[in-house]
Amino acid sequence: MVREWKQIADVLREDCEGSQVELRGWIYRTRGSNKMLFLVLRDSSGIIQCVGSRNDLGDGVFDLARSLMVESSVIVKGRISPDSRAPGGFEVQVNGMEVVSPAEPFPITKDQSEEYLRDMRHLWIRSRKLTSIMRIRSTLTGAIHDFFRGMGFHEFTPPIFTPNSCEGGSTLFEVNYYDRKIYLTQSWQLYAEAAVFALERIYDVSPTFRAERSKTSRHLSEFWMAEMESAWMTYMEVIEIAQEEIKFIIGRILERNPKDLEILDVDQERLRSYLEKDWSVITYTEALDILKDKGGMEIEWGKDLRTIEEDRLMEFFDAPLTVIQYPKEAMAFYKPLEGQAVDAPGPVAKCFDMLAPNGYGEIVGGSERETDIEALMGSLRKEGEDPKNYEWYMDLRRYGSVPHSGYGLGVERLLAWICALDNIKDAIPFPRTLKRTNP
RNA sequence: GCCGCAGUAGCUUAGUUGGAUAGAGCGUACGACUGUUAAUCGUAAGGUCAUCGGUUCGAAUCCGCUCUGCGGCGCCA
Repeated sequence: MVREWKQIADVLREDCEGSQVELRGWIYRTRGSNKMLFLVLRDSSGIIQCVGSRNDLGDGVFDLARSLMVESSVIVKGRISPDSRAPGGFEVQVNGMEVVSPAEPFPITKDQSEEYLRDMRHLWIRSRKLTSIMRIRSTLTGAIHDFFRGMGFHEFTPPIFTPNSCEGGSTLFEVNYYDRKIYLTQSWQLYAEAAVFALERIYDVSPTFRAERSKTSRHLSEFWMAEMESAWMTYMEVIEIAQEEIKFIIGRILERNPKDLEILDVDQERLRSYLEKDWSVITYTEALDILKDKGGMEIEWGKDLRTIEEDRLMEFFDAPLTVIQYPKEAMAFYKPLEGQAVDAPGPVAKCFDMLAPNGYGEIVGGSERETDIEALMGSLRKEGEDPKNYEWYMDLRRYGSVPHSGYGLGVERLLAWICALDNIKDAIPFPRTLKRTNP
């Protein structure tokens, strides 16, 4: 099917000069006088100024066009002409206009508060900022699929309703499931470990729900995780994949979304610099040393790193940093003991977190998975869980288990970091948080 | 779970040692204007100062409850 109209981005070009075009979109701005009218038209590809005079259009069309509210949908016909006074360098000399649907006064105007914009999210989503973010988000998730498929991984989709927890029961959303209790998934982990003995190398990009009572600019109740799990891989091998994956994503966004990055005022050179650097990997124990020697913070060995400590640590690194071998005690039950660690005063796990620079926090968390059934049972009991609830998971260790590792990447955290967003809530179209479920 | 902040026209807000008819900008309506850049100029409409209760001769202003939202910690991606 050939469309008879064009996208705005396709006519903002020298070779369109003088050509008669039809554009379809929404009124973005209106300005003008009694005889001269300037309408800025918006479509998904960009904006362009449309100019019309009363003389050329006639009273009927001119007055109709002049009465239009912002966000009215219109079909504009006209000739493309270069003009230094037009934003973007080109404008449309209008010679015909059809109103598809007039808009009521648009509630979002010049000054808006964060809160109001979130209430009006269904309309604010049309803004240049959010449109650019959503386009980059689309590139980002597409890049994840391309990256893993290119390496021979299979997409595996886990269930969203789950009977078990995995990251601790207190953060589960409970759902009434035919008068029984069931939960929204916190992680694909347990199911991925089942699938890995069939497909060996798998990945997914899927929604995750956590009822953490966190009210920060880095948390969502509903967010998307891009996870991978692979048989026969160690956690150190998986770290390299995580680094390559994120570099692949950044490269793809730089290649496909330069205009969107510009609209968001993102420093593209800074992004590009991440591609050339080697990203550091240090142990938890080394991290404590750095914090003590350079950061002036003394942390007792065995405590998990807190936000303030992670932020301080990242002041000494200019690319994502991977911290490995956290104390076993503080880790989830499925993360196994690292027997090879040399510098640690206590038992550590075969696990890692990747921290983003500039205070964006943990963007990846992963580990090797415990294969010893007795160790698993023990860790579960220690966390106060009943191993009976994990019977099928234990089966995975009874029938030909092999070493395997994986990680989860927070899609919104990564997007917020790449786009330098103030708040993670802008990294997802309709954020769900402790206090907000609307729109 | 702990700590903190905010709520005044559709939007952004001014206004607290308690004493106005609650003031403005944007938006909207009407009018002027043939090159505007979220144009400019004029006129107008638009408010039970989040709710409930208390103190007071008098409350947007002081106190308390509630509601709504926001941020920080902890936890996590």
